[in-house]
Amino acid sequence: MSHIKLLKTNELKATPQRLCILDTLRECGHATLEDIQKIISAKFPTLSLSTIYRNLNEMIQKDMVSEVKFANKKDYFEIAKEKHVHLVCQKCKKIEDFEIKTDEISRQIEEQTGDKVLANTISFDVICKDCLSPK
Amino acid sequence: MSHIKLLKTNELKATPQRLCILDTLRECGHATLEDIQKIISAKFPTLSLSTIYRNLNEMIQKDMVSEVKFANKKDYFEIAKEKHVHLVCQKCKKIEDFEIKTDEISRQIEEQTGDKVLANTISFDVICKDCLSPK
DNA sequence: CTATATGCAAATAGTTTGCACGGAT
DNA sequence: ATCCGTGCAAACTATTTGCATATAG
Repeated sequence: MSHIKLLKTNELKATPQRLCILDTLRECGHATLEDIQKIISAKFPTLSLSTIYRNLNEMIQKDMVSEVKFANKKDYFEIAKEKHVHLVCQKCKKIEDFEIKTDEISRQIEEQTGDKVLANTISFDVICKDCLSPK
Repeated sequence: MSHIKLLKTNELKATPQRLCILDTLRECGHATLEDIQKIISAKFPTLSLSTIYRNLNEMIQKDMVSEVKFANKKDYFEIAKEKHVHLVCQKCKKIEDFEIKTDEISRQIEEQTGDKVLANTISFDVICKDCLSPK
């Protein structure tokens, strides 16, 4: 879906600021606030920090954007998408997405605890292929 | 291991402040900074906030304490222990630990990506048994 | 006794809010 | 014309640091 449509669908006006924020997230895949601020201030110098904060928060409320937290790292933002886990390279710090089935684990938890599982948040620390065998 | 021994092992002096912080974490299982501050200021009113920050950071560095982050929640601290996942009740907000085998998933990731998996961080949003069927 | 830890205050960083202006419908 | 969004400044919250004093080993 285009970013304009995405905004309209969520009853938000398609302002240049919002489009710029979404473009930046799309481009980065995963971006910290600092990343976003740096990239945006190059493309759009007048876009203020409070606008970034306000819009990220709004988009998170509306589930257009997800906030992802990692131990020992700043928080990251990403455009909301299919459920996936994060693979975080401990060497180059790159974050990849990975699709995985978690039904079996959820079933196991429900069976052993009596709880009802609703969702999950999963990340793996890895050394990525490229860092394992540099060209 | 006693907290005194734990501190000695990590080359930290066993001050009353540090013991108080560890006792609080032990007692709570999982505690936010706010929890810690509140509980501690009752038991040990002169223990300063900067001491809490300094010591938590030190203990995290030394892997005595882990910082756990959840979406839409404050950060939690816990005494480092065996690998486990967190089950977070979305109703009563309680956090339980759960032991789980993740080798199979790690193997699957390594096979499909070529990455080397080192560790993982996993949490499940649940409705806990007690909230499902109140007595 | 000596090195480390603490408390306090100040500095710094991160985030939110109020308000007047500007642009879109 | 009205409403919503933005930028700016100020407020507020969170975290770290410098330094003099206290204390564990």
